[in-house]
Amino acid sequence: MVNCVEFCKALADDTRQQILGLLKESEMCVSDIVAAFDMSQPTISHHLGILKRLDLVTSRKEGKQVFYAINHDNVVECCGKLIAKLDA
Amino acid sequence: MVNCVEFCKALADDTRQQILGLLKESEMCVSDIVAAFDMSQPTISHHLGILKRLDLVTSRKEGKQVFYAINHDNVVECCGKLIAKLDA
DNA sequence: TCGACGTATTGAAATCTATCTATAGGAGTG
DNA sequence: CACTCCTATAGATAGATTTCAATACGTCGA
Repeated sequence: MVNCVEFCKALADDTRQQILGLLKESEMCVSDIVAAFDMSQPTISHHLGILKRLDLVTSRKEGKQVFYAINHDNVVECCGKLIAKLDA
Repeated sequence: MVNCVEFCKALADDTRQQILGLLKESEMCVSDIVAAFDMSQPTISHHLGILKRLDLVTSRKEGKQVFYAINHDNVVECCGKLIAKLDA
């Protein structure tokens, strides 16, 4: 149910694409994601927020940590909508 | 040969997605594209320039006019690369 | 060659985005 | 309860992006 433009905006940033690339492998908590980048924790949280608002990732709380995982179904659906829009 | 982030940046704008939507139907010259939007000619040229730099559209000059067409092959290839990157 | 037409480029203004530091909030531990 | 750890939010700043008006450039017809 995601707008194609919003989808592309969410992916129009190298850090966010890299985050999704990491989450493709396995779910990760925020501090582990932060450790993978040379960037502050709030910045990573900001990017995660953008991905989450579009349901490209899901999150689950476990104690003090928050684990993020890629939402494969929605990512694939969005890509499909994009192709349909551009290539039908 | 297009970077996935650059590809998404190019699509991260409603006007550019609409332009591609128009060109999906048939090639068009700049003034016809301009007529389809409530936007100045230089602005449309700017967006066409962005799409062209990424080879998402091709252009051909015919007299005074320049016709733009969608580059289906590259669009499809970029979408494929994106899916591969996000969903492999 | 001159003028009109179609398109591209330039320069400026407004808005948006990515990033940081500082800090708030919630969860566990002593 | 006090303290620490993990994550999110707020506020500020620098840089990027979108847009426009003005103008330059190339092409055609008179």
